[in-house]
Amino acid sequence: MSKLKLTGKDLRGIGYPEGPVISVAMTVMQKHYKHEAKEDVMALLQKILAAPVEYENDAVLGLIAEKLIPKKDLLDGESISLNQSGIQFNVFGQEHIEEGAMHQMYQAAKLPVSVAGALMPDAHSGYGLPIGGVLATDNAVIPYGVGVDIGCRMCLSIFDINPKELTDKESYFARELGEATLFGSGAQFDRAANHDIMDHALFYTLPLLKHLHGRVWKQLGTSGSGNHFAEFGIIEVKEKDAVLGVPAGHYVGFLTHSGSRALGANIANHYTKIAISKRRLPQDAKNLAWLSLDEQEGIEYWNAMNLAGDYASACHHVIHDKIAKQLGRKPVKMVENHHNFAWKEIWEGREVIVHRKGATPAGKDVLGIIPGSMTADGFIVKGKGESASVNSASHGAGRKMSRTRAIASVTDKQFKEELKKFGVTLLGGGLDESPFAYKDINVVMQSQTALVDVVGRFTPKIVKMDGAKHRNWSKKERPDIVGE
DNA sequence: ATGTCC
Repeated sequence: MSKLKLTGKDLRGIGYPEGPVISVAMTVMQKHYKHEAKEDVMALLQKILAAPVEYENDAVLGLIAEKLIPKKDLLDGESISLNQSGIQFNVFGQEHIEEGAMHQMYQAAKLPVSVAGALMPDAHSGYGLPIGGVLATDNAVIPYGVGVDIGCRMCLSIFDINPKELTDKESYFARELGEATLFGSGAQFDRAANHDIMDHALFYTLPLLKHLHGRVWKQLGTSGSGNHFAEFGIIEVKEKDAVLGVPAGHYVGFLTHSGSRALGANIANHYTKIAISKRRLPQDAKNLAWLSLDEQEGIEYWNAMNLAGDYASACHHVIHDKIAKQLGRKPVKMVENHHNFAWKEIWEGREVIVHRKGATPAGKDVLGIIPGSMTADGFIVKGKGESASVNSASHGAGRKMSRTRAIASVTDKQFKEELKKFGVTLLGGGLDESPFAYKDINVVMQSQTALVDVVGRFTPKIVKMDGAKHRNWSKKERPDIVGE
């Protein structure tokens, strides 16, 4: 049985317009019509193009049809000016923050919907709101104020196991770590894990999510790429904190950092496009386009974002449950938090939408995790509820070097020596994620003593990240030779 | 961050 081969060129050839419909049509046909003859598929695609409204309610073809039906409200987006002067916002650790991130935050402060904001000491520039940016708005949600990896988060399990076992039985822990999750862009399991989240009604009602359901399911419990990791380390609790509730002592910790994989990325990109077409902002602020929580698309985004957050959480839980089962232990405590998300919160007596894009929630007595790097300690923190930071803290050390610069300026030898110096075993992981690429977490923590208390410390010992394997990459794309 | 339609 020959498999359907359909290209963007084929689609454009029969008159399909440039835009998302091309990829949607390719994905849909290759998934649901893969064994049909190409001429039949092309004829069907032509019919959909000629009369998309007739296919609008088709469970499968409706996905293509809806991209071909012009949406009136998308065609006449309103033009919006930024305010002359923005809201005041506080910057923590300003001396460490690059100019680009400051500029992005100034732009965000001038949005007509902005109420309050803050910049965390690990801030650096991103799309829309800077990474490390916190923005509270009035009844509006900014998809790129949350970020592409919706629900990117930390999860820590604390096991009452003597940390000496980590060094004594390193190969055992390394093997368990290797089997607990999958890394890599596009990584998915052949056999999907089970979790109630996959029964969520939105997967069956929102066209965008319908066609993602299968892939999203197989990605449950995977970790993705970039700065995502899973690691074993030593937890030190100096004295028992009432909220953390863990007695003073040393423990084995299992810490994960990952998000909502393809699900969140698709939701973010879909709704930011809608926001951008509905609200035309000046060029350098255009990625800050928002959706109102009173309009259909805003409500849809809000619900989908919450689903992506729950899914990201489920992914971590699948991984942590596996580890607990493999170790034959129940964690004495789990701590977890989103750091790319938006919440409805009360700020200075007023209901606002708080976007934290690379920022840890730090409301009064709220626990969170701020990781360091693969060799630097991370911290279990307890929020102080500081209004000046809109109840937030940093989400890590922050990058000091771009990926390209890290790859160009750090050698494998230096990298290996650094790992050895700290007694860290690394599985996967590239130069772009080496400790040299990150700011000093201790300096960052010093800049936010007013925001959080440290209630525990995590020292990484066995770290797993996406490998620098360059599987299908062309020479041009291989990061190890970028900058030659 | 994501297998980024060519």
